[in-house]
Amino acid sequence: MTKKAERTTAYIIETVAPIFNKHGYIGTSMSDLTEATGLTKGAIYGNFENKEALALSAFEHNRNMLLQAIDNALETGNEALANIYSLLNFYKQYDAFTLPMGGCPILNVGVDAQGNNKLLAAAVKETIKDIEGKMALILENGANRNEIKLPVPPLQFAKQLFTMIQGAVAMSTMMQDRKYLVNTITYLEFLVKQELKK
Amino acid sequence: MTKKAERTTAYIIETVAPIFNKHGYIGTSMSDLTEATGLTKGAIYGNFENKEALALSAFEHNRNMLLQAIDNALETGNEALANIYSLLNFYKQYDAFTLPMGGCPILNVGVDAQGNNKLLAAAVKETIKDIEGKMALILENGANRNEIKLPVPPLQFAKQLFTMIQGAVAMSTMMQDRKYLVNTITYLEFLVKQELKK
DNA sequence: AAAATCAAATACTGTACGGTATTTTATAAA
DNA sequence: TTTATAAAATACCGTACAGTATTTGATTTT
Repeated sequence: MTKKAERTTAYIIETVAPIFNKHGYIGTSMSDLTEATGLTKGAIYGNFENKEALALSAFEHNRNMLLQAIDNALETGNEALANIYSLLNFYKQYDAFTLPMGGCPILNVGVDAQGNNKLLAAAVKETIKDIEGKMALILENGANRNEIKLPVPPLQFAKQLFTMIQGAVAMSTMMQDRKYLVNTITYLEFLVKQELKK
Repeated sequence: MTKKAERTTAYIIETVAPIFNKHGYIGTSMSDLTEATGLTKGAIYGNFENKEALALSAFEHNRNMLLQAIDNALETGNEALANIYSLLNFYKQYDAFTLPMGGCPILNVGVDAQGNNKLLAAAVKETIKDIEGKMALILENGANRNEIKLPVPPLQFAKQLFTMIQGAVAMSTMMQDRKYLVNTITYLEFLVKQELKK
């Protein structure tokens, strides 16, 4: 059985992650967290060095959930094009997926941390690189297997595709309107087909 | 000559706007603002009701500068397509344009305020609608003059184009890499041509 | 079950926060 | 140039902040 402290640590992270994600690093106070967890400051500071370390763990938690979902999407079929479509389909419901974690962790933390916390900003940067790499790998393999043609190097295609996806995420977030997500991703499906199909 | 208070109010807004934009509403403290302006809290609270009113004025200031630049871009030529290209060209240097104001006010305030301030979030929403409307108008007029063909209604086209532009803004901000801006906008130039040219 | 260890609660720092009432200083009108 | 008025500085609220030393309580281990 897992030790008590480990379970408490996990419980704190899970409870705290959506709060940090929604209100930002500075916008989240320790008393917000004691209230949400039902624990005291003593308990939290016993499991985390300081607020920054807790915020980083919280982001990493959300990031892991996102990366897992992206991995799942990108591994649905055998063909590269099908996997890219699967990813786009995942992003069509991205608002529902990110709802329990308080919004898109990349966008929220990426923008919030930019002016307030170097550590978190760097963590977001790495996460984006990670996702771009995963997408590029699928594309590269697909090209090697002659399933698709690539108009530009795989990483560049991945970056531009992810940029447009993230634009849809940003707009649907700011406008609180999922149509931005659905309409843009739908158009991206058409675009990807046009660009990649042999 | 303008009254003293008017000049002070304007000076405060100009000085404070980039700070709010960079560090967010909660991330900006009144002492940050007294330090930056060289004024005291008495001076600031004499010209603004409270922190929220000041933050709103600061956002409106940045928004006005942005809307003015967009208007300029969209009114360069006589043809709709040329004006859209002009807008895309403006966004290619958007990082330099937004540097003195502490980053993109739409993205920064839009994401920051989402979880922290309803008033600011609503102001961003209106600004986006405003920009989309301006773009849609250019497109509609161009279509009416038979300069371009529109695959979808003008407002829908505008929304999707702005979504992709804003994606480039978000990614270049988070990655601190203007290549996202340049590469994506360059691709959008090609896309727009393909979609709109008769 | 007793002793030793670990986890969490309590109570408390000092500081920084947004905001305000009052005083001082600068500006403009007479 | 005196007088009225407007603007900014000062000094001060009460509260909330992140963080900590200590005490209490709960688990393990022997």
